[in-house]
Amino acid sequence: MVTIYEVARLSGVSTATVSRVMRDGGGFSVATRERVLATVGELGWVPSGSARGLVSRRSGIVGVLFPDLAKSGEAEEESPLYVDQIIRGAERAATAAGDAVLIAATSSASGRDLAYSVAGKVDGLVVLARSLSEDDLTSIGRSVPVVVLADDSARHAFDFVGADNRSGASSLTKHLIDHGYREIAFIGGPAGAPDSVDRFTGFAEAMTAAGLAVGSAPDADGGFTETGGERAMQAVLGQRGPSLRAVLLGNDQMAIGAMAALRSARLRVPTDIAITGFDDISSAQHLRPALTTVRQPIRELGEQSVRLLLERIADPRLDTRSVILPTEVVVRRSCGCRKGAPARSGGHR
Amino acid sequence: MVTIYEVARLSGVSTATVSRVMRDGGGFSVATRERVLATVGELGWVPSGSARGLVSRRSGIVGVLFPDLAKSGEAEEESPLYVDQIIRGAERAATAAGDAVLIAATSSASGRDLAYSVAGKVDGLVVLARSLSEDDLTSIGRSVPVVVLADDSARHAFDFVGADNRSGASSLTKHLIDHGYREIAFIGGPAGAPDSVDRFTGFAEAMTAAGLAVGSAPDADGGFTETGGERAMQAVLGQRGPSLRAVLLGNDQMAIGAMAALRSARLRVPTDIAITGFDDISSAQHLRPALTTVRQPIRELGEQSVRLLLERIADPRLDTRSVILPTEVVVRRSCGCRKGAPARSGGHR
DNA sequence: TTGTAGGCGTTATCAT
DNA sequence: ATGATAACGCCTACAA
Repeated sequence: MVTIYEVARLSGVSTATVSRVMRDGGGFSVATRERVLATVGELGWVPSGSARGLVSRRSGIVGVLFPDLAKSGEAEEESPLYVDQIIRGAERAATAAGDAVLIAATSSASGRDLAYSVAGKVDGLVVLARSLSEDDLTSIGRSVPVVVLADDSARHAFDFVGADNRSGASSLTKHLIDHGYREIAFIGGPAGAPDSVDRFTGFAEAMTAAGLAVGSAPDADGGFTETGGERAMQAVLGQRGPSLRAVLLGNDQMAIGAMAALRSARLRVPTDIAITGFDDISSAQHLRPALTTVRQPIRELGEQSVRLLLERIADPRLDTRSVILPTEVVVRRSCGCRKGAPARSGGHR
Repeated sequence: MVTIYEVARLSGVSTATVSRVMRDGGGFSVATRERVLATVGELGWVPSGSARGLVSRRSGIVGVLFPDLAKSGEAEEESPLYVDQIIRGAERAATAAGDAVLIAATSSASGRDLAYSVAGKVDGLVVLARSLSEDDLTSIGRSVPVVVLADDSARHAFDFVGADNRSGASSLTKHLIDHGYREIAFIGGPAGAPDSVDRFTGFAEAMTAAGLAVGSAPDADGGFTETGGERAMQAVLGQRGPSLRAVLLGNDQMAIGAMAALRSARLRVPTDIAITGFDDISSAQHLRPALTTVRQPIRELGEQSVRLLLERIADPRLDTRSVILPTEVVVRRSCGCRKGAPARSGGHR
């Protein structure tokens, strides 16, 4: 393996000079520069990130920790698109700042070790909801700057970034109520998911505000997956009977599953039952009927997280901050709106 | 910042012992272990990855370099889903081996520097097609193990992983010919994309084999994007006139755009014109008509790349290898098949 | 403009 | 079972 010493020797200069040239710090003649760069090229030398990181105390890497939601084996994944978008956003913000992004999925199995190993390699960590136990989160938070994404329970202790789920769900529910629907069900995601909780809260708020009855919990848990949504829809159909007029699904994937269940049950969307989702994944507009949903700026969630993180790394004594990004109801056909109707309700909040 | 020295001091042992405990290397009493682990917990100490990497000559990180295909500003991205899946696959394989994944998008602007910086931080690199110039690729390839993904032009010099684009496109074309279509057009991706080239080759092969005329290049370039596909479709409609019976699009996103263009032109799919895509993104099955396409195992592409990479890192003197993953035609409705027809043609090759 | 030398936080070797 | 101590490859005062 080639090192700075060899480059220095072959160029007839000291390692200090090589270092200066590489970092473009100035303090060397043009001729020297040429010579050094030439040997670097010949040797194909790349400075060791580890050595650099050791002396500079900065790896130039930010980490993103997300939950590994692929169940054992072949089963479908919970929300691939969501995490992917977060990662893309993070990558973008990091690159803009000259940093790289390290990603790691924490399954409960390997989770702990991996998380600590990652923590040692990065300058800071963006931690998605449900990727770490509370204990591990606080523990890791003591050794490296952490921004928590979408888990507002950790909001007091860390910088926090999230979408306005509550208000998005509430606006959407209001829209359905305006349609004249009274019997409305809510199918949530997995029990532990903060996103799901917030969306249900928004739903319940709007229902209560309209004087309609709501339970204290979602009608069913669809696990945020397509098949989960399908099963949950069937269950809810059984429970609530034929008076049911509309169903809010906690995300778009479950809505896709729900529409399949309805098709099997020979129920028409939206004529017999209106269906809505959450996220606005790209498939949503291609479904028939096209899916009414709530768009959340997932990519920006990732970007903001890294930005906050970078700022905290630069100045660890900052007050902890929370950033809540707005959501937006996207009206299509599955809620019962017709072609003539406005394509989209205004933003809110 | 807390270091191993402090942990050692507070535990009343030497740094060597702390190190042994952390790496679980044995050679310490249970009591010592307890004591060290306790202080580690109190201090919230995490060993420095840089220091470890420096001495072990292994960062425990593999890098993935992909092209930044977001055009300047707001424009749509070329193939987000493809890259995302690759990354997921890479993450999975790396985690299985106890490594982490570093990702970086190389835009032509920041590209060079970023790539070299990344190369210094990782044990090896998976490089997607079109993320690096040929020169940079060879240069970087000299300082760190490289696996090239989907760019078969670099196949002789590096380990290579790709999908069998040619054969997938050829099978699909054959299927269209079996439908009885004679006038078939091909809309490709951006000029530089190896995937696009290979798919066109497969198309041309099948056409020629059936005694049908083909040009030496795709009928149009849709840039792999939805709007690009829409525009290209309009153009081809103008060029080829009303006798055109089928169009192969180089990927699913362009096919979505093409279907929009056809709708505007009051042409019915597949009655007036049959449409096919490539990739089998999740939207494909939700389109109306559902899209006939070719599935390529994108996730596995990422997994295989990392696996090959890790093997090469373990033994740099291995012969260079190529892995070609099979593709599979997925028959739905947009090609003209009816409900009764078999849902899927057999795999091939 | 250039060189010398100490130190960054770990691990590994060699003693004890 | 445990401790000194010398690397690891680079950067950065400090000198010259």
